[in-house]
Amino acid sequence: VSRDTHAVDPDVTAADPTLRIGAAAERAGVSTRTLRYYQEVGLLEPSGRSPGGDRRYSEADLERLARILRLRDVMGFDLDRIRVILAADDRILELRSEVRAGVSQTRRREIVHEAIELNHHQRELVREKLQLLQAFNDELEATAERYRAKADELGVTIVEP
Amino acid sequence: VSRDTHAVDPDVTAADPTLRIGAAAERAGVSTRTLRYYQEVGLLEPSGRSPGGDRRYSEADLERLARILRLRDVMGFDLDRIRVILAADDRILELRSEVRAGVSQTRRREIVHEAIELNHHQRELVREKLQLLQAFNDELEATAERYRAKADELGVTIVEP
DNA sequence: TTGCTCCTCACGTCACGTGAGGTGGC
DNA sequence: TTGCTCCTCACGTCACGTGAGGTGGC
Repeated sequence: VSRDTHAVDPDVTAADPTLRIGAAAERAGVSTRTLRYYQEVGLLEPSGRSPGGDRRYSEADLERLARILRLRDVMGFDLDRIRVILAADDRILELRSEVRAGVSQTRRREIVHEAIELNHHQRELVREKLQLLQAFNDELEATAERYRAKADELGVTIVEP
Repeated sequence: VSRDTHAVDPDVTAADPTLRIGAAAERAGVSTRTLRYYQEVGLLEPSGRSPGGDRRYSEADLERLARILRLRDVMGFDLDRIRVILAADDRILELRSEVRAGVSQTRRREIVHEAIELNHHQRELVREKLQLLQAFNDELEATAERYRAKADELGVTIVEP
């Protein structure tokens, strides 16, 4: 396998705004292994390769990656569920380009309707998660309150901000 | 290995309020394998065994399990981090029993102080997670708002409750 | 030549899932 | 005997981590 000619700048040349895997991984805060794995399982295909065979990640790729990581870390979804959600995202992009290409008023209404449904479904999932976290937080707050009362009773100066 | 005598009731007898692994797992919504694994890695030791060798889970065990599962599912912690938090919990219980056994006013103040610190640390972690989720939710809400505007523009009847 | 980043295997790990084969009382 | 739940191995899986061995341009 012949290699890349990263001539001027090691990461980005004036002609090529894409990132190599190392820079992309660093920007996203993951390992290069994670990026290769996401490609292996078909979650995130780098939009190109350099002549030398190096993966090239575009800004759009990085946005998709950020979305994957939020779904993974914040929502705690496994990659199969994330794949489903990304499919919905892709569907939205598809509808958007359909609209841009020019389409009937009726069709536009249908499209907006579908987009609203997809968005609504995702918000439901986030809302459920938020409620669980809120409940957990409330529990801890209640415990904190009990401690504060105890501290007050004992005349302890409360150090907490 | 000789086996258990689950004489009257398959799960709970009048004399023994503990649960066998199957019932405990069902109540907690996990598999029996998960319970055996948590024992294997030292996260949750069943408080007893029946003469036949069956694991016996008490109410206290189930509470500890529920705590583990919330830390796992809501906070997304791995078992090593959960182990650390449980150690703090155990420390609180220790302090509490120390107080119950009777202890000086000065010592009680120290104990309340330590308990407040442990609780504060846990609330910090939850607060971080909550902020991430809130940001994610806000993003989805903003998208929803854009869709609503589009729908309004197109004269689509909004179906969302 | 040395240092750097990239490449493709490929084995290791964590948190379990999933049988395999066997036991003990209704 | 059949059905049920339990037991202990033990191999499989998901989402990567971590070298192993090699390439290509400063």
